[in-house]
Amino acid sequence: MRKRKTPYGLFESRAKVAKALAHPSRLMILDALEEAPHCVCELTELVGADQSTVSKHLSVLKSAGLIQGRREGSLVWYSLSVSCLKGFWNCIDGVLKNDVDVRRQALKK
Amino acid sequence: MRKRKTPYGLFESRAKVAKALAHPSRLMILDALEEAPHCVCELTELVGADQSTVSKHLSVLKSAGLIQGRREGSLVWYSLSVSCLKGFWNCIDGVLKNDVDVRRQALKK
DNA sequence: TTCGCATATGGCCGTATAGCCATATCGCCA
DNA sequence: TGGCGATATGGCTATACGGCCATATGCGAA
Repeated sequence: MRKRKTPYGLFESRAKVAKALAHPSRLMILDALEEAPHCVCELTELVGADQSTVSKHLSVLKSAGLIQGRREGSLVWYSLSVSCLKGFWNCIDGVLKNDVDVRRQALKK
Repeated sequence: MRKRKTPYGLFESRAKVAKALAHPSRLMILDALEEAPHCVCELTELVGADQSTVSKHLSVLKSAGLIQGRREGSLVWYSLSVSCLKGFWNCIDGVLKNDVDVRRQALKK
């Protein structure tokens, strides 16, 4: 096996981003932000959890570098910082769609 | 806020994929598999953890639909099932690079 | 079939995460 | 400045995850 060239630290950084993506509520938030910026109150209503919970989710997404917040009066408007999510999920969703078939094939062996 | 059209189940499926990506060792494994298929023994050496630990990591990746295993004799060769990871991380790594600057900007306000 | 290597699984423990409630902070406005 | 709505943070508990060891399973060779 060839010597690995990628430093371990990079995998840790990436893992942090992936962790931020690893929750349905946060993915729902990101999905909403694809459309337009939203304030915390809107996102709280969307997710349907406690406001403090949503605030923590946003904090996770922000510290992962995926979103940014901009205060305007008493509201904070969050928006996406990255453009690659949509394309990524398109690809992944395709894999998920094929998943049933793949498993069926795997069972045949 | 416009009514959400994406079903919650999809976010849960995506979250499962993201969870699978949310560990440096698993990312290291995926990175190695970009290059070529590898057997468990090779990946165990690469990761530097217990064989049982690596096997569990592989199981997580497999059930997320990201890799597939193919037994050949007593070895099992794992390979990627998806092609979108490389591009995704390219984009994300870019964000991570800018992260320092972004934070510096954020502090200025 | 029996042994031995490669891989998978079960069990256990320590740590991390999500959730809520309570409360602190921030900005506006009177 | 004091009060109020919006957002963030601290504290707590329950659950999930990662790690290892021990052990089970799969497969080829003798």
